[in-house]
Amino acid sequence: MARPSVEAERREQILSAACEVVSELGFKSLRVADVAKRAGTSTGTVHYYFDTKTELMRAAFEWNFTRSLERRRPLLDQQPDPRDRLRMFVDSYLPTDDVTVRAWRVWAELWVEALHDRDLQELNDQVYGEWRRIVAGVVRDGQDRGLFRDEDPVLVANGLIGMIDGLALQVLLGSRSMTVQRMREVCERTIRDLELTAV
Amino acid sequence: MARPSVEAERREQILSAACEVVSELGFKSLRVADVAKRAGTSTGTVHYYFDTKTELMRAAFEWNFTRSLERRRPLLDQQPDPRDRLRMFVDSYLPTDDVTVRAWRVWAELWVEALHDRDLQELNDQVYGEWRRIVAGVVRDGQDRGLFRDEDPVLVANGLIGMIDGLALQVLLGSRSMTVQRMREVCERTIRDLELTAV
Amino acid sequence: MARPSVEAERREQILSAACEVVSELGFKSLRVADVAKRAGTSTGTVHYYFDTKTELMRAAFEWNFTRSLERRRPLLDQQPDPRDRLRMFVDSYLPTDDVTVRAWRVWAELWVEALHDRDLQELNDQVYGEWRRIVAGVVRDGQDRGLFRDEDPVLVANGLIGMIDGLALQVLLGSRSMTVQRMREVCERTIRDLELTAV
Amino acid sequence: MARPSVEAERREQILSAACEVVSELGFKSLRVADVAKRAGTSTGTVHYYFDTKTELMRAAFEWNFTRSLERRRPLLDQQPDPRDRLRMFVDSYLPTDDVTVRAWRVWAELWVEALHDRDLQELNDQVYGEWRRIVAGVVRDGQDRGLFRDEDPVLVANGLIGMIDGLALQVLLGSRSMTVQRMREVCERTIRDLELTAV
DNA sequence: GATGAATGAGGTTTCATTCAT
DNA sequence: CATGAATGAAACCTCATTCAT
Repeated sequence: MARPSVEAERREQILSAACEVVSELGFKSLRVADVAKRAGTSTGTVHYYFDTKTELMRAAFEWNFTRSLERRRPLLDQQPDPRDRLRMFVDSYLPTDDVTVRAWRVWAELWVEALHDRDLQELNDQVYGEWRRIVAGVVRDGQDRGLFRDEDPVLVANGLIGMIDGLALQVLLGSRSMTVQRMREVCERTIRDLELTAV
Repeated sequence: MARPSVEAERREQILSAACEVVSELGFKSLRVADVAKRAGTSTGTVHYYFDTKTELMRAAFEWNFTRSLERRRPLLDQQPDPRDRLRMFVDSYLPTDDVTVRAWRVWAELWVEALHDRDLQELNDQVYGEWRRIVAGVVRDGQDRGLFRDEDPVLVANGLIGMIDGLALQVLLGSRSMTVQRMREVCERTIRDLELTAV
Repeated sequence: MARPSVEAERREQILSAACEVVSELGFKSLRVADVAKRAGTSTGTVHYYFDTKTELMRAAFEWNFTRSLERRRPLLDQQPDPRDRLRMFVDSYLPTDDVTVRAWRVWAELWVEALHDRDLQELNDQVYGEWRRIVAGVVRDGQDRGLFRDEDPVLVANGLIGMIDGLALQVLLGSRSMTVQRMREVCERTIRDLELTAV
Repeated sequence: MARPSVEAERREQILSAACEVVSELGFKSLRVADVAKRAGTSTGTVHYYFDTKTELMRAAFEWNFTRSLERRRPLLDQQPDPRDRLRMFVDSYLPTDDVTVRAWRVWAELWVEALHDRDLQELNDQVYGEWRRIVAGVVRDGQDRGLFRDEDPVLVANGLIGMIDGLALQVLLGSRSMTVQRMREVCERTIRDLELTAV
């Protein structure tokens, strides 16, 4: 008899394990056996849920993104002031805690894998669309309330998101010059730049 | 008779081939045999110059960076006005031509490989130090001449470089929303923001 | 309540499916899951009826033979003239219709599997004994009635059966030179050779 | 530096090993590792010469046929009398010695594999064409010299070859009723049938 | 009786690396 | 200096079989 909940749970177990392993070893070095061990099962079981390693990785990337967004959604809803909302959003992407670092590392692996994989490019594009829409929305909201400078919200969103990606990468790479603290400052400077200082 | 230049030439040939292959297939899929074929030699010869695949890749990454910088140095020296110099520099990183795209792709591969490799992190940090120094220098120069707003040049440089990296990545990924043209606009907006508009 | 007929039916279903799959994919490529799907059940059920794949195949081979013989028995009984009976018998082995082709293909798979399996050799030998007896019987009957030349009926039967096997194989292999039509001619020539032409 | 003879030798070594293993274990059970061990090398080396297992087997089947024909060619040339030539040819196919038995077993594996492989069907057809031509040629020669009955040589050849295949198969299967001795008798009867008994 | 999720042993194939020439 | 044949350690994936439900 089918126990759907069991199957769904097992699937998540494997995807979570896959993300952990990717984050630790990288896509290149990841072996299906590593994921299996981490998930507490066998390679056979992993292949029972995901036909190929490629399919497993695609699902893991998707799962990583979905979880990232789920974690942020409630945060955004709680901030009525667009300035707080923007800061909260940017702040949540600073690679401080383990969960965020792991998500970033998985994301970085996706980027490079996507350079040679049309399907992953599609996934990346969807996700960035979502993010751009969120950030641009916040900016527009702030402008409507007279809190942000009047600039093209899409350009601002693109610039901000790009900056976050690039800086996070350097932080992840353990750069001595680009620490989380520095990253926070750079982002803060950019946001402040956007704000209209009340006279 | 052994001519040292022959060895040096052959080395470059192999490194160039390695970068081409990395750019096309990615680090993960690159085989020593691919590099050998591209360089017009045999795997044996590749291993004659580079003991291991890891060593080969490290050298290739270094070579990729050196060439990148060499290509830009003369450009920078030709622009006396810091505003032009900054624009020129940023412009040269737009992934328009094949050479620049290839360099970016190799660079992206380095990032992700470095996530799990201390030595490559070191290399990355050196290179970013160099870039930060260049950009911050231009900013400082502009400020000294009263052309740029008075902000911490290091913060500005970090923000700009981060943004370029993040945007370039999206362009390389063939994002429908982030094209080279859009990237240029976002960068231009940021630079203009830095400039003091003469009264 | 358990109805024995249900079990028997299910068994036949599985055996029939096994023969179909063997005929299509070959013993080598046959998977228990294929048989299950074809029979409209699960691998679990297949294993409920047959402990191992080997056992399943043995049963399938046996079933294939039994059905072959059952299909022919009534035909033989209807022909009083030994000449007609022989022709009818040979004719029924020409791989024309789908059922006969399928039976032949399963048979061919058995041959090769039996090369490395004593038990299957035993099965093959029983079956050939049966056939030899039938053919030799017809020949003897024909000789008794003065219709066939006086030759050792066993030698004749062996020759004829061997020829049918070898030719059928070539037809099954889609040989351009050995078609069903050609096979029929060769067999006819051999049978005619056996007949005493009335003066 | 390339040593062509070494490569060719190694190739033959592997093909010979492959045929031995196929003959012993069957295509289905053959593992590349078995062939490697038999050839005294590693699986890596086998794959250096043959990209895939399929390719290896195709080459082995071809090699098996070529060798079979080479072994017979000189025998045929030595017999001026068509009757002797036909007997010699048929005799050489009796599965008596190890070499002949091995060749037959490999051949049988080809048949069944070819049932599901268009390329192997092609190979089978070529080979049978060759044999049919040889046998039909001998028959025609015998008829021209007034030694054989006047029947369609192609029909005769097809019948004879089919019979040899079918009988050999039974002998290979260790049939208690069809031994090499019986097979010889059946063939002899058929040949004698073809001869015109001098008055 | 029937199911199908889970297992893990085993096979093919890849590929960095070595070394005799 | 250069080659490329040979190696063998891994890795992915398959699939017969089991067993809890």
